[in-house]
Amino acid sequence: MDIREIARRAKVSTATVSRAINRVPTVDPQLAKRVWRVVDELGYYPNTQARALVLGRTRIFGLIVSEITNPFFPEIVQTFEDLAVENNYEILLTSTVHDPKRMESSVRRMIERRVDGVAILTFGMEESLIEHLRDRKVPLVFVDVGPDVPGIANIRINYISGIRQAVQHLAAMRHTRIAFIAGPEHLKSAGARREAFETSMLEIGLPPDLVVIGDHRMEGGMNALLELNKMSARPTAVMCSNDMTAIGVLREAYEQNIKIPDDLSVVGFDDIHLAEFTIPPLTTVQMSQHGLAEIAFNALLNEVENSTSPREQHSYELVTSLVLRKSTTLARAVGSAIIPEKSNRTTRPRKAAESSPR
Amino acid sequence: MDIREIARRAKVSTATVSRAINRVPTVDPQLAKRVWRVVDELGYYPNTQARALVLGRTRIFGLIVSEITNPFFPEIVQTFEDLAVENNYEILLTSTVHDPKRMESSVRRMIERRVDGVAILTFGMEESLIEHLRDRKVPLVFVDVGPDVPGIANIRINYISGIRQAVQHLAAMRHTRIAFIAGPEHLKSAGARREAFETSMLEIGLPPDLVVIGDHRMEGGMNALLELNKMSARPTAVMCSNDMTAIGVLREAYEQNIKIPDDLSVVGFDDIHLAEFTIPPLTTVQMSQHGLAEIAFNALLNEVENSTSPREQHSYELVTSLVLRKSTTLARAVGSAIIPEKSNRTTRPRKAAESSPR
DNA sequence: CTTAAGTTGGAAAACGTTTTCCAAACGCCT
DNA sequence: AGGCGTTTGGAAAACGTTTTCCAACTTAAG
Repeated sequence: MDIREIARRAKVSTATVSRAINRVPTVDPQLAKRVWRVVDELGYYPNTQARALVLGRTRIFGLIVSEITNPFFPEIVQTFEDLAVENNYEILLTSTVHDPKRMESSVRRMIERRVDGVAILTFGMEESLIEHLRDRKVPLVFVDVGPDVPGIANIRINYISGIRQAVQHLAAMRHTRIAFIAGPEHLKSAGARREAFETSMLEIGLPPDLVVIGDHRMEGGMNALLELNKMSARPTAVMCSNDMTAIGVLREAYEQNIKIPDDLSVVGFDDIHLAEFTIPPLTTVQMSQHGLAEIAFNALLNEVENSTSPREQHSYELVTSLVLRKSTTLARAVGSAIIPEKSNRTTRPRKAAESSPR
Repeated sequence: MDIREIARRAKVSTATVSRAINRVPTVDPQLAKRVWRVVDELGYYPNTQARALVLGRTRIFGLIVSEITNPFFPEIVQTFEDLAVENNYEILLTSTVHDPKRMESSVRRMIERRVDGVAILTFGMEESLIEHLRDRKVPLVFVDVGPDVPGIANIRINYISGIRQAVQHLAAMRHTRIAFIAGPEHLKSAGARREAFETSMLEIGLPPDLVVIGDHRMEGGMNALLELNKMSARPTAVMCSNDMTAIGVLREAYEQNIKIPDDLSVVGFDDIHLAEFTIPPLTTVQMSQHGLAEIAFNALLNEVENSTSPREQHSYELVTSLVLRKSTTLARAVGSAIIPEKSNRTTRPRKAAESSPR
């Protein structure tokens, strides 16, 4: 069913139909009504491909995430979706699963489909791939740590604000041996979190030396706690680079019969929805997924709609802050740190996958 | 950058370029190589809109889910994505969040973008909306309980297989007061689970009378346990309509200081990835999300690619089965069912949202 | 050497829109 | 009534592909 079909039935030209549909004000109200009647009657929907072809705009935004199964992302996707519906856009979602091949194909797909802009929420993407997008003048927005080229919108996360709060909170509870379970090493965002932890610790005169590497997954959290447990001077509190890691810690603590928070205080990072429902409820640093998605979408939208204007702001900042729940408490008297009683374990933790999230 | 630009530079016609790119065998290898060189040099990507316009196929599949933030779905989306990449398709993802308006807009968007097929994983969709899709001959696949019209692929879930196993497992553990926390009432899939529970109970001669309504969310699970707790004859075991509900139960049990599994055995449904990491690890009925997505995608693909063939199979079945973890154990001696000791509670559970998941 | 068959590449139409001209129709002033 | 600006609607070009013809060339057979 064509626009021509509509034109024929309404006894006008296709130009008029197009104008009526797009609500151009100069068209005679009588005629417009006639057109709309036919449109509704036949259930006609304009072909967006044809429209995109002539307009040079697809009304599609690309969204590249690193791993849709990481509970951090669905919230973002949902908000992005909401905004898309509101503004008549579609989303082209790709998930890189940390695979260079998938990153490449993601970018290729974005270009092939001629998206109007791309939000990139994955890291370790080859510089050359990004160059590909830039060559084509596709508006880009990076979350967290994109390349620092002018002309690319960048949403910076203020990690220090929330992490400092967390560390101070722990210190106020008289913890002195505070460990950190980092994310995968190649991941810039994980690096930034770790740095924020280190500076926060130094600020209050504590040595940030208890650091083990996780993978931003539950599996990594489990293994990390095992490692922490082997240390001679065991920590009385542990900060995790993200909530999934913290959930892993909680889980392994249960196996080891380590009581949280009495034997060990734990704090997470991200404040995913789930964090409210862990056992015990997780004290964590909040980084609003909703806010993040909103900023990203609007940055893109702004770039597309008023690309004439001298693109004022190209750097946004999202602050983080501590939310207190029940996984932290006062440090015990010195010496009585982690004392496993009996083990709950019946199964070994799974080996962490080699590639690693966000 | 055009196909014409390529043609010019390679000193051939656009037809030849098109043929070279699409690997039509009749084109002279020499020429093809020449064309490819230019293509690679300029980084040319065909415009998919234009292609779709002439081909009448977009290579886009629609995927309508009810709520992307429900951990059940991301796994499905990921698998769908994987298959899409493999087959050179894109996914148009929409999330209805149980809102009729969003369902309508989902369908509209699918039609506007001229997707080649739609997988529907949401319920309570107006018959008329589906009719809309059918009118346009868009291949459809329903998961679980679609309308029973011939010509629409339907993936049926065999709930009884897994749920019967679960009930029998519980009974073997000497539980006799087994409760069920159902999903939202308007939801067909939830109804089917409940029915499966009831028949399984009757089969072994137990009355399926301890049923309370949840909402397939953690909040609903928490509230449901509260309700169960008020009963005079408290259950010693509870089955949940999905894992999120079970997680809520675990969480509320923690508040109430009810020991799982000693005071109460709980089993979930879905076997989301998280189920392995709850405290204690959740015994649950598995329904392979991977398998589900795979069947759905292939059904669509099959319909599109060989729509000539007399569409052999239009009904698929996915079986479910029990996976044992640590949230169930032997029933205690009669009379000592749930005995709250002291309460952990500091915060009230949030009021469940009024609309309800999956 | 001529002709028939087979290969290969090009010109142009088609896909379904939007938009730029243009021309017709209309109202208004003198 | 004639001229003039202003609405209003139509014809046609353009967007970037694929594909159908068809013509030109190559090869092989007679």
